[in-house]
Amino acid sequence: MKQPTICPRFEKAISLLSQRWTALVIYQLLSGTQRFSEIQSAIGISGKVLSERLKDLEHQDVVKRKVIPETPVVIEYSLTEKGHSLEPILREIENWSQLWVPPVTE
Amino acid sequence: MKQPTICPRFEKAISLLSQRWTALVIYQLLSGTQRFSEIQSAIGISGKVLSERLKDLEHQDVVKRKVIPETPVVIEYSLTEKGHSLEPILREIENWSQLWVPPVTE
DNA sequence: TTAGTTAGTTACTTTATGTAAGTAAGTATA
DNA sequence: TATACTTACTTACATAAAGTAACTAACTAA
Repeated sequence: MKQPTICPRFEKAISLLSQRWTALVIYQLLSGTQRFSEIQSAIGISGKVLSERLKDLEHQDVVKRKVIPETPVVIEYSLTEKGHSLEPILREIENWSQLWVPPVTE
Repeated sequence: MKQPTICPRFEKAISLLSQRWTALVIYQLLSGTQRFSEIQSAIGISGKVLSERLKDLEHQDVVKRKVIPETPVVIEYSLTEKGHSLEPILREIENWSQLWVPPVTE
């Protein structure tokens, strides 16, 4: 069964944002350029999957990768213009979460 | 590695929305009450996963389920108030997709 | 020579999803 | 009476995605 009646551009956007970890990676980069290991420890993603996601996002022109040949090598990840354009969506989610997700009591 | 520094309520919201199919199911229900098979054919999801998602969403008070004892039985799914409160997020995504996702040429 | 750094990759396991067939409860048809 | 048809699922099995932990390249420092 494969006959969706939903707008394909919307679907594409959803398939980007609803891939596991992708939204969190972008959200994390909203606060500025970050390195591989920073993103990794901030959101608790495995190196394997983070590596995959960053490659995807680079290919989709959402994320920029910059190699700094220090020692040891440093790689900086940041958002492109397209990446930044996702901010309003993430802010809406942030806002919604404050209104509708019960605070965690631990 | 599990030491995220991201707001747990935001993370919860993301984990809801970035679960595969969930956003599409909610989006589909934004246009009104629908039956199992309508949702299924509109977004191209398998019966198995749709059934799982609708149960989850019911438990999270995002979706309402109403049994109509006709013959054969009809089950109507619709959004709760919490479900409707997600509309701005989905509209942002919709809007973004029109601006940033290239039109499909087929 | 051994240890330490960052940004990954590899092999293997567990979980999630897809596919297709089957089920319950009822009506209609032959 | 038996067979077929409906909706809304569930089940069994196969494939794809994600988690875990160990490993690598290239270089420095001890």
